Amino acid sequence: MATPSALDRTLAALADPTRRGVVDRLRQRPHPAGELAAAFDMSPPAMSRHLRVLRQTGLVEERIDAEDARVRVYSLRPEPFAALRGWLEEVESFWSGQLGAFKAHAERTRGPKGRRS
Amino acid sequence: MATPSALDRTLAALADPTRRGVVDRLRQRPHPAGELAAAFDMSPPAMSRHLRVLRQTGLVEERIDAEDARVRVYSLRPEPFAALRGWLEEVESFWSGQLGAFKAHAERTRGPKGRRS
DNA sequence: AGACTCGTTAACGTCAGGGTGAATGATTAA
DNA sequence: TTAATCATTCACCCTGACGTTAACGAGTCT
Repeated sequence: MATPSALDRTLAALADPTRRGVVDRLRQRPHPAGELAAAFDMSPPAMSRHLRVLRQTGLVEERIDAEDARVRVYSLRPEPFAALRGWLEEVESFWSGQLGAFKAHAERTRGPKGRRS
Repeated sequence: MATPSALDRTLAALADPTRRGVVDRLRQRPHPAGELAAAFDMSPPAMSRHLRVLRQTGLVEERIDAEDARVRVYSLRPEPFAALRGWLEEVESFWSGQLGAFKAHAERTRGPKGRRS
């Protein structure tokens, strides 16, 4: 794949436990980069790279702190999450919408012919 | 992290383009393993490992074909997708639910200095 | 029984991803 | 100006994930 889709990059970004932890933490409030590094017991360079990945997929954005221009404050951006949810709902339409899918689900929950362990 | 959360494993599974492609393909109908390997121009062992990852996260399930017991038919399972959507909606509540978050979004879309009315 | 097919596991090579410490750039404080 | 701080990029190591071929187990067919 020469250029992975935006969805691929979003999922790859969120697959890392540290980055997903950062997202969860940013749900509370925006955080400075250093604060995030400390919170995850990680060197500043390591966190900086994670933040770059999140930034490049548009999941977070960086802003310069108003009171101290050395500090970079990170916060969440909605667009990639919405795109991911769009794909997810498309996949889930496999069940909610279709008759054959419902039958497949019924078969699965009750066992195709004989039940297996 | 000793044991990554189910959500981490789901996201990691979906982050791979091949595996996400498999999921997209299974939306149409269940497929035998060999058919999937051929569809993605990949050796059977490689596809087998992808399917194992998807199986271990509960994203797909394997069944023995009724007419030929050598064939393993794979189909989608709803639970992990629902869990992922649950987390996603939680994250998205960052915007839809909160006052401070709304303010943050407003600031972001129209500039930090707030050149409003 | 023996030959053939489907799919898996085993063994191995390769490469990207994530970690560290050192160096750099920008800003603030003395 | 000089020193200290925040965060980045740079250079490097190292584990883990993905791909291959070969070998194996299970099932079908003649």
